[in-house]
Amino acid sequence: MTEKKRTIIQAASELFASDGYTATSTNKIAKKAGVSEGLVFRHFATKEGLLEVILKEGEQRVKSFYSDIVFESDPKNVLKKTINLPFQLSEEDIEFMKLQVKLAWELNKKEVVNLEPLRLKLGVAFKKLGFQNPELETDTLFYLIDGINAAILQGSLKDADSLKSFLINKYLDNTE
Amino acid sequence: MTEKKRTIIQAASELFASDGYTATSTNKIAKKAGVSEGLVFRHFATKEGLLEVILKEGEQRVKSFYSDIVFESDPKNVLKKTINLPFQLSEEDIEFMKLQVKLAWELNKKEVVNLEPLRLKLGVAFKKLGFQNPELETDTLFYLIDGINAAILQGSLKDADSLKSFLINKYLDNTE
Amino acid sequence: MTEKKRTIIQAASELFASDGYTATSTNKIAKKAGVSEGLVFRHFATKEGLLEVILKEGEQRVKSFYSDIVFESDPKNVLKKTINLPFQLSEEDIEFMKLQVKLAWELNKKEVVNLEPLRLKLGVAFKKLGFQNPELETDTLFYLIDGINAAILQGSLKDADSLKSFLINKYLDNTE
Amino acid sequence: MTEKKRTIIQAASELFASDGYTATSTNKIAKKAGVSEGLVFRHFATKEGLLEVILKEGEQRVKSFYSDIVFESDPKNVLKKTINLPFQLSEEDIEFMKLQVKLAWELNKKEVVNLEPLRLKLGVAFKKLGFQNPELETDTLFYLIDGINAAILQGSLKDADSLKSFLINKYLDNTE
DNA sequence: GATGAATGAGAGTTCATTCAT
DNA sequence: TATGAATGAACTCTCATTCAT
Repeated sequence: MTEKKRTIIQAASELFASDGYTATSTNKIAKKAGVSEGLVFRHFATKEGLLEVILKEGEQRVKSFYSDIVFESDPKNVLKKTINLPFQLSEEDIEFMKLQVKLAWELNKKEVVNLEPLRLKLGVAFKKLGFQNPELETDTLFYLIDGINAAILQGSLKDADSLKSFLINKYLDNTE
Repeated sequence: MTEKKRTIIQAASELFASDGYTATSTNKIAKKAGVSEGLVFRHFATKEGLLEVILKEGEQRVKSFYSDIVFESDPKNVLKKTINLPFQLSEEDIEFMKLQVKLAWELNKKEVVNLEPLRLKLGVAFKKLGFQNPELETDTLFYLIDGINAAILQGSLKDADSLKSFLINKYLDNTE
Repeated sequence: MTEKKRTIIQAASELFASDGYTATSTNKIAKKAGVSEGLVFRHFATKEGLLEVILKEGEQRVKSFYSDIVFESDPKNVLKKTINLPFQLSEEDIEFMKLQVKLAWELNKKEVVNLEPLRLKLGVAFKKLGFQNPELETDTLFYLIDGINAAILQGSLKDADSLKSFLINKYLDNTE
Repeated sequence: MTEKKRTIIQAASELFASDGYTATSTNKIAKKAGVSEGLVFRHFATKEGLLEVILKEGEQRVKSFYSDIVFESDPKNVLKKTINLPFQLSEEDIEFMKLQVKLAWELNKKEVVNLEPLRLKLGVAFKKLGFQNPELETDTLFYLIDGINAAILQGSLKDADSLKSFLINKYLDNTE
């Protein structure tokens, strides 16, 4: 991959994240990347082709967020790491996630990544820890984290640390 | 408001909900509404003007979803009604909410409606019911309901009833 | 049909005739017609749509060239009128035919108009006049006229009158 | 001339013949030839340069079609060979001629090759054979052959053999 | 000789918007 | 109120061509 190709992907990602896919013109992308507009099409054939490359790369990155949990064996740590998920995002991660979620809404895609493995893992963890209804606990935790995530991405979450401790306590304290 | 004006609003709402604001052309709106493109501008001046009317009307409607809770005095009912919120949405409500959330993401708006009154109400309820950390409980419930909402809007929530019962149990059982 | 729509058709016809379909840009057409480029697409949807309208109108006009012969009953007159065909073209007709032939070659179309009725008519005429092989005489006359036509369109035919008399003599003299 | 240069000429000829000069992009040519687009310009400087090479080579080849007749001394054979001209074209010849005619129409060129020598030859032959108006006979035969040629190139000539015999009879029978 | 990255101009087309009727 | 013709700017994409390697 040439340097300019990378620059285009970077510029497009930033613009898609801030303005959305449709509202971002290839002209704007090229200008931001400092290349000719033609080059965008030389490398990605269409604007949609560029989008797909970004989406594909994103999928990989999102997966890596979760992979640590899937290989965890201690059920308590599974819960802890899952709860930690939204709180440990770096500034750059947040920008990246914003892009993913924004595109998902714009393009009517449900989920960027198949979360079933993580779901199973959580189910097992809840069971091992003696929760009465592991499946519904899993769902609940998922939706909760999704909601927290959304708040973080929109910048409307304050006092993240308190919330994190609160949740870890809620889910783990009584089991220790 | 003339009949045609209503038709335009309706057509635009549906298109914005399915394709997004930017990706929907005034031409498509006019065709779907069965009116001339000129009429759209006669009534709303600009495409953005039309959007604002839709957004304003939406705000009213979203408020009505919550108003019932704000006037509830029994703390248990406050919790129960709050949890019920996402599960009682009709098909049409869902379509409407989808539009709201989709536009919020596309236009980088955090919240369509100021939820502070509801937040306060929930805080009081949690306190009355003896929860140790009412503020964080409120936040948590909010994020959870947000996450469930998102799942419902994206059509990825199955077995809603079990989840609802599970949550009502979780939040109310030990207090009864 | 609005006045501007006609102007566009006229401008496009002239440009297609001189430069060809592909080499003529919609921008050039609009400029020559003195209208905005957008209007071309408002009226004809695509450049190809504009072409089709021109082709369709052309078909009508070409038919009218031949219709006089089809309704002729005297076999000698049928021959005479057929031979006359290429020689009676006005300056404007020639421009028009040039467009038809040019587009036919560019677009790989064999014949703009179905000439079978004329073919039949000529066959009957040759038979009535005692020619030994009416079908092949018909074909031959057709190809000859086609060749003459091409020469006229390319401006390479000189002394048209002599050729016309010569041909009429050749085909009619010995039968009188 | 390197092998790749030949391939480019071949690919371009085929594409020009099927799609026309303007509608054929240098990108398509390079892809069909299996070479880089840059090489096209290394060898021919411009797209037009490539066209000229093809046209020049074509001229040579077209001349060769006629040269046999010009060196014929027997007037009957001159006529016979002239009539035979369009009927003896091989599949490949037809493809080649199609290119020539198509380009001639697209580029507004009248004749690819100077046919005056052939014209003179035919005039002499007609005179020797006692035709009353050799010049006009020559013109007529030329236009006829042109028309037949066009039909062959467009694939609309059927029963070529009958037509050929018919014409040879028409022009030579009464002289033997 | 040959490639492939890169460009700027221009292609066809869609857009939100205006205006006369 | 409502239409439909008309526009100019912007859109995605293709073009012939250049140049470093």
